[in-house]
Formats: sequence, C-alpha cells, structure tokens
Amino acid sequence: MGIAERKIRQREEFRASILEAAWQQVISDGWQSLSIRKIADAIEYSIPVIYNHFENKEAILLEFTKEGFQKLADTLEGVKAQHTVPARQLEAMAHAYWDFAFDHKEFYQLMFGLGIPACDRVNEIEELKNATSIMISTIKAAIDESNHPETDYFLKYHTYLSILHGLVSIQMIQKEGKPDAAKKMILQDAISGFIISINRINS
Amino acid sequence: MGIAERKIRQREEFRASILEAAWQQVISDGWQSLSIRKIADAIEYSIPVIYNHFENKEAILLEFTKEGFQKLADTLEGVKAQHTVPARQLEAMAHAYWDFAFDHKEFYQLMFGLGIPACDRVNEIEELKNATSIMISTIKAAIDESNHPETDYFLKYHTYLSILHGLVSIQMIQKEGKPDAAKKMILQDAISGFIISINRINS
DNA sequence: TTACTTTTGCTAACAGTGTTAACAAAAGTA
DNA sequence: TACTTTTGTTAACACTGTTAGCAAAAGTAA
Repeated sequence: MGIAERKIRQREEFRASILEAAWQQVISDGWQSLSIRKIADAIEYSIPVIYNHFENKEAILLEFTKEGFQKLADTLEGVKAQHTVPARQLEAMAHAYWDFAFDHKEFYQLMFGLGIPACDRVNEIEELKNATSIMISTIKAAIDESNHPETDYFLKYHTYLSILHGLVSIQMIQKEGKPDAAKKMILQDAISGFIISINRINS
Repeated sequence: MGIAERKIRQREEFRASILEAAWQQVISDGWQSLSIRKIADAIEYSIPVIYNHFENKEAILLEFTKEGFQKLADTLEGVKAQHTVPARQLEAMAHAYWDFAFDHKEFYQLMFGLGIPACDRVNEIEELKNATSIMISTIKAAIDESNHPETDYFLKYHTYLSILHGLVSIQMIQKEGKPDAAKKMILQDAISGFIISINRINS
C-alpha cells in the first residue's frame, strides 16, 4: 500500500508550497517583511500548520540561505570550467560572483546578513562624507606620489573601502568574538596588495 | 527670563537621556532588540514621549549611525596625522578602520547594515563549504603557478572573498538599483590587484 | 462496518513589536 | 485668576512570532 509514500509526498509538496509562498513574499517585498501570517494567508491554511514543517521562521530563511550558497557554488563551478589558467578562473569567478549577487539580490542579502534600516538614506549622512573625504584625499596623495598619477582616484577609493569593509564584515559573520590579532594578517595582505596596485599598471 | 532657555536645555537633556537609554540597550543586547518600550521603561516615562523627540525608531538608530561615522572619521584623521607618506597613511588607516569596527561593533553593524538571523549558524551550512572549496582550490592552483608557491592559500582565499564581498555589499548599500556595468571596473581593478599580489612578494 | 489511534488543522490566546488618537495634568502667560 | 500651550498619560490599533488546547479528518485493526 502506497499510503505512507503518498503521505510523505504530500508532506513534501506542502513544505515546498510554504517555501514557494515565502519566496514570493521575499522577492516582492524583501526578506525583512516576510511573515508567517502572510505565508499562511498565501497558502490558505492557518498559521500553526507552518510550524509542522518548519521549526520557526528562521528555519525558513535558513532554507533560502542554503539554496543561495548552492546556487553560488554551481555558478562558480560552471564559470571556472570555462577557463584553464587559474588567474583567469579567479577573474571569471569574481565577475560571476558579482553577477550572482545582483541577479539574486535577495539570496545574497540573506546569505550575508545584509539589509537593514535606512540603507537607502545612508548616502545623505553628512558624517559619512567626512570619513569618505579623509580616505579619498589620502588615496589621491598616494596616486600623486606613484608612477601613474593618471589613476582614477575614485575607483581606487572604492576598491580601498570595499577591501576594508569586506574584510571586516566577513570576519564579523564568521566570528562572534573579538578581533583575533592573527587575522589581521589578512588585512595587511590585502592592503599591501592594494598599495602595490596603485604603483603598478594593472595587467 | 531664562525660561525658554531652560526649556530648550531640558528638552536637550531629555533627548540625550533617550539616546543614552537606547544605547545601553544596544550594547547589552544588540541593536536588533532595541525597542521603544524598553527605552520608555528605562527612562521611566510612558511610550509616546519618545515620539516627541524622535520621529520614529529609525530616527534613533540613524542618530547612532551618524555618531558612528563621525567617530570613524575622527579616528582615521587622528591616525593619518601620525604619518607623512601616503602609503603608510593608507596602511595605518586600514588598521585603524579594522580596530574601529571591532572595538565599536554595534556602531559598525548599524553603519553598514549588518547582523541578521542565523549569522552565528552560517558556518555550519554545508552548501557554504561547497562554494568555499571551489574558490580555495582555484587559489591554490594560482599560487602553485606563481613564483611564490609557499604563499598561504587560506589567507589569500580570505582576501579574495573579502574583496568580492566588500565590493558587492558596498555597492548594494549605495545603490538601490541594478549592477551598473561601469561599476564593474572597480571589481576588475581589485581582482587584478589581487592576482598581481599572488605573483609578487608583499613589501 | 465499527472502534480506536494517529495525524492534521483549526481557533484562540500569549507576549511581544511600532505607532497614534484622545484626553488629563502640569507649566507658562496674560 | 483665567486662559493657552506644552507635556505626559492611558488605551488602543495593527502588526509580529509562537504555542496550547481542541475538533475533525485520515488511517488502522477488529
């Protein structure tokens, strides 16, 4: 008798329909406004049934996080296979990473814990400009002293800030605790590379 | 008569006490669990009085965001002043940036919209390891082909990922919209620098 | 088919959240 | 003292995630 099998199948379908409804919510209004109630509403069931399939709301989001990382892995692998020289592979993967992030923005934000209050208003903060101008002026000075004074300082500023922010936030995601002095080598490494790149023509 | 002045002063003090209470909440439980009700409780006033001084909860958080950026700007400026060569300034500023982020974690998370569900569980995601291993293997291959096969591949992987994530998330914060193809030059620039740094000894 | 067990889904509630309308009390002004 | 403005309160609205308790449906065994 296939009753047990059918039940498992139905359960799986139900679970999938929850995720489907949840995902519709996420892509239409962002994951911050996802709510159990809206999911229940969309699948036309009462609220508690969702808890028969997922421990809590976080478990639903975790599902998407996993899916996102797998999608990213697949993308990277596919792109990597199209090249043979490692340096070209790294380059192609970088572009694929970038494309993935913006083509699947909701996934990416979920995966890396991004997206918060007032993110759209951050550009209007005067204090931000103070910090920005200090960095830019230094970059400018460094470029002026280099062999390539025609370098785009604004581009280099973005690179500089991105490296710093990337290092910090990756570190914050992975470690709950403190700075971890040894990890500062990564910072030193990245900044050294950046400074070198100012004094050299990029290939 | 100094009545008006006193009133303004008292208003200012009240406002400050709200921020003070809010900040205590933030540093003890993280900004995600900050609530108007808890603030009201801490200052021993009813809830609506807070809305006499701040338009909404977001306005309170924005206050801290501003404060954070100003703190960062001051820190960078102070560190910069201790050096004369721009390259050294950039280096020192990078370290100061790092220290700031971890010494004022709550500020930093607020400033860059970090901190979300399941951030501590992200390391246990199997799918993450899939994506990781693809990148690491490529980095390894690139190092093997370089003039410095003794390079720490794990360090380089972190640098690579940090650059990518930094670029993406900075871009996501600043722009609501789409990829912006021209901005991809920043990516190309950063990755080129990274690849160069694999083939060179860091100064 | 009947009697029993398990699964499934429901209503209703608890404990929170941000926000606001309506009103009372205090403070300042004439 | 009478009036106006500011300030603060209670109580509610409209949401959140989550769960206890119960009814109905589905499956099982006689």
